[in-house]
Amino acid sequence: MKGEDLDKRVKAILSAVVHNYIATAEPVGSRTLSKIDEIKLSPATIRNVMAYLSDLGYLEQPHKSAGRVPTDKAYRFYVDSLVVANALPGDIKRMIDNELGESSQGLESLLIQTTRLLAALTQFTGIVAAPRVEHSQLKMIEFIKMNARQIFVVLITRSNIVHNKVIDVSEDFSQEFLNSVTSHLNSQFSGQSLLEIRENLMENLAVEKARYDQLLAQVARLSKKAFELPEEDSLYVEGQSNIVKDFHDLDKVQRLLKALEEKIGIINILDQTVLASGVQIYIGMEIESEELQDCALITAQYGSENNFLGAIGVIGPTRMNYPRVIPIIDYTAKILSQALINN
Amino acid sequence: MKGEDLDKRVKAILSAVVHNYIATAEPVGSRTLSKIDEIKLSPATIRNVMAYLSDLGYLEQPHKSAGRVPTDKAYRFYVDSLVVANALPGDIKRMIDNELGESSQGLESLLIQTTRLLAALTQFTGIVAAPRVEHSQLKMIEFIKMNARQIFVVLITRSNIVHNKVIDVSEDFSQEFLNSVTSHLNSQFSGQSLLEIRENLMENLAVEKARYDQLLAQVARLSKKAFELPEEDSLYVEGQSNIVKDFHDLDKVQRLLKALEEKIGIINILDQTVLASGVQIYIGMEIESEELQDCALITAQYGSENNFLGAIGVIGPTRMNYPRVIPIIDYTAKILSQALINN
DNA sequence: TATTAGCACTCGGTAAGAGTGAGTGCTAAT
DNA sequence: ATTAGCACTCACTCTTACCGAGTGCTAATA
Repeated sequence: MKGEDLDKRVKAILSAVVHNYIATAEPVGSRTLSKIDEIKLSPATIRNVMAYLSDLGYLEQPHKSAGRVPTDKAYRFYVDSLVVANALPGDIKRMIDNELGESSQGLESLLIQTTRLLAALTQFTGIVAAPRVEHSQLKMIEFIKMNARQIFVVLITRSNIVHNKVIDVSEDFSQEFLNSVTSHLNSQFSGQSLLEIRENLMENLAVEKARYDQLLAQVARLSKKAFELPEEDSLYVEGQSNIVKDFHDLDKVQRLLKALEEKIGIINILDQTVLASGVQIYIGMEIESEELQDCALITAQYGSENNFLGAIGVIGPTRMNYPRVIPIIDYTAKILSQALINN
Repeated sequence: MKGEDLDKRVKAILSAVVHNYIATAEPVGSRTLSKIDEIKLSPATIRNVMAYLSDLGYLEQPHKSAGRVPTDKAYRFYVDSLVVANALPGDIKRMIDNELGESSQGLESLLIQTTRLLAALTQFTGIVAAPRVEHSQLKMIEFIKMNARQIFVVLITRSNIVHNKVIDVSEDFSQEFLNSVTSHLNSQFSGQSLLEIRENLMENLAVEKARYDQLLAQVARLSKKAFELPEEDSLYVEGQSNIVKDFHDLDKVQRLLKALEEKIGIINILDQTVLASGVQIYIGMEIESEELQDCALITAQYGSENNFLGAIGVIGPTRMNYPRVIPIIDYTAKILSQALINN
């Protein structure tokens, strides 16, 4: 973040290089630029400017006698200087509305559909991080007895997100008894975040360990298990096949696919996004991941104003069409948020 | 299935070609084969045999002056003539036991883990079809009221598979009322397959349409919705990045990734597998899918003896190491089945 | 009669060399 | 400050030549 103050003319040329490279994927030469109407300079002059930009680290040459290619720094400049993103075309808007607006489907299929939609609209790889549950507030919890050893737990949050899982127990509780436990838990913890609840339970468990009788100890353990959430936040990924179109190197393709399979690296980045507001853009080295070099990540949070749940985004090559993609992410996140609220 | 009766020597050579090609991925020439100990023939003789096998459609030449490459037909012969699959090495057995045996996790994460395991062990792409729910028998159903407009439905089958979803209702039912409905449904339908239940409900709905009063009509609709299952069976896919290692053609890689994304084609094949017993092998053109040519699919069903739930498998190139992969699929399916029963 | 040695032929793959053209940096003229 | 001119670079493409693994066929052989 040096923030060099570039001359207006220099900026224009830099932007033109980036713009051209995004469009053609070919190194941009001085001759090509001089033909652009806005730039009324000879190739020689442009060459001087380009040499200057190369010195500052905005441009690179694949080899000595080739045109210039933008560096991550150049893309960063380009993106930052995009005053307004393109307006989203009406038909794309309508597609998003239709896909996500209509039926009240379950959370999971809604998120999968969103991921697919992002991939289809941008022609890059779509990613969606499922809501992080630990900060959401409990609305109600319910136990359903499956058999003598297993209990099905349903957990509904304020934002109507449902989580469920099966827990194992050593005691054979009756459904009536379970009901009394849940009504107790509901009255005690409703409104608190799951994280808080877990901490409270842990405290109780520690403090009152000795005091409780056998049964109550069991109940405490049961409750604790019920609020133990899997830390593996889930990530939906769709449209991996699009990677092949943008990276012609088999090795690169494999590394990218692998990174997408591992998920954890990407989840970490998206976790940042959930806390930031609006559309976030990560370019090349800004993504702290060996494998995701040459990639850009455009993300946005979803949820309601005061309660952000997760993040959506796309991964593509750094030379993606930012003005086209940004509004798609932006709008999709908005509509997804709405769909979740209405849900 | 002509089932030509090949001479013993011819069979030996055919097997040797396939074996060699699987190992090296290079077209196999007569000289190479003559060096193999078991075959005590000169290159010239082998050439005659190979010409014969080419006529019968077992071998192909990439170009006139190259060695021979097995066709799908040759792989089919090779696989059929594998009397015993390799015994599964103890350490791999243990890996599978450890991964799937241990903790009682939820169904979904168990299946995902299985898919990953298959991909990791075989180094191909792992696929797992989730249990098909419509034929499984109901153990119990439960309604949980989320709010005035939504009800959370939990459906537990005999095999302890849990399905759940949110349904929308226009009436604001009380939880007590919902409880009475579920106890009615449970007593009436417990033990029947979900498909049967749905049909019964539809009949009732049609026949007694006029008779019921307003509230009962509502209940009927509610029940019907509860048993309306999403027909989109889910398919887990992991290890797509392995595709890149086996197919060096970018175009091919993209088509394969696309096919894996679409899922439906693969689900259809796995559906067949669920009904067949033991390990199934589909080679090249035997898979009715344009994109999956040059691929082989090795699958096995999982579930209990009389109640098969779904199928697992791997997708790789036709020139995969069948003797190594087959026992992995076989054993993994067994352990997964056990894990589900113990569950 | 089945097998093999010998031989001409095929053809993909690699390497070397030449020519092309888009592009550069530098210098001197405008 | 800008630009025209010029020598230079270097990836790419095309051509040519050659190598070698492999084939099919024929005639000799066990």
